[in-house]
Amino acid sequence: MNMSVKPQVNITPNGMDYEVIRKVIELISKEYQSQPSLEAISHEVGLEQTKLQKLFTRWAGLSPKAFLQAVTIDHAKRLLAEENLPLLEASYEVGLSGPSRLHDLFVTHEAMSPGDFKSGGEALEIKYGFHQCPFGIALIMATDRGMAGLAFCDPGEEVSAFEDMSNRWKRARYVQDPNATQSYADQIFNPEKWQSDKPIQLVLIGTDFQVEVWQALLDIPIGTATTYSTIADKIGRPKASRAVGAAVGANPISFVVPCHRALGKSGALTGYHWGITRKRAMLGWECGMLENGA
DNA sequence: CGCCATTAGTGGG
DNA sequence: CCCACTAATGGCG
Repeated sequence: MNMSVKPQVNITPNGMDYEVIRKVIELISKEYQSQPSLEAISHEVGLEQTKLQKLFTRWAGLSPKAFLQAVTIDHAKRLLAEENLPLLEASYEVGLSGPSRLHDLFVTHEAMSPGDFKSGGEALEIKYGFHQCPFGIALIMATDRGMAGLAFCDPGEEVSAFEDMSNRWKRARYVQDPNATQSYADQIFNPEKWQSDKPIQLVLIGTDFQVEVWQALLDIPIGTATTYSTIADKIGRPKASRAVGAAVGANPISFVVPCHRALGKSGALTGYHWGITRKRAMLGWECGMLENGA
């Protein structure tokens, strides 16, 4: 499909910070069972404890210690327990200033079925770029109608991440153009830039069923989670939880379409295309977004 | 009782 | 045929 891929990762001014944050988030998410101390972590990344403490808190919204808490099984179960509380929705519907849904990423979307996509005749042009972010390297793919894909990988895995993504839309023409995708990266991973008046435009390319599932994912507020079976209920196919799992797994715009907020009924994280560790990290990170909210 | 491992039923791709 | 599910079941502390 793609002959010569020459991945170029942008180096942002904060590149070094990103790298440290990424390492710490990954370390805690991976080793949370052994409760690593701040001392151990700072030794691992070669940064003085107090500096690390400050840097991490600035980026993740909560201290390393709190992050460690947020990443446990108990926390995941608590997210599910909260899903039944009717708290938020009612007030949104009527436009009241209810409990804040500050710090959520706003998106608008349109759907495109694989059929539409094909019948367009000429191949769709997809621009892509690699960008550093707290969860590793983000591969962003966009058409002129909006963002179509977001994948993650670790340094050195850029090519296989690109292949994974580009295999989903084989007929598209791919052009590496980090400048075109940079603004998405800036907005997505910087919560202070999440504003309802500047939503991110998404193009959902999938079957009807998949698009329905992805839309349901978009309804899950940040800092909360739901189960595959709850989503199945919601889209009117109560026995299709397994199929829902497959559709969630096929979500091409990870993180922005928050597939990491879908858990097994037991609270187990069950799976993530880009690694369970990353899923756990995202849930922990989102917990931090709520801290400085309201 | 709680915590696995196994199994059968399941709907969509 | 494959699967990022789940409820039911049985074994084992």
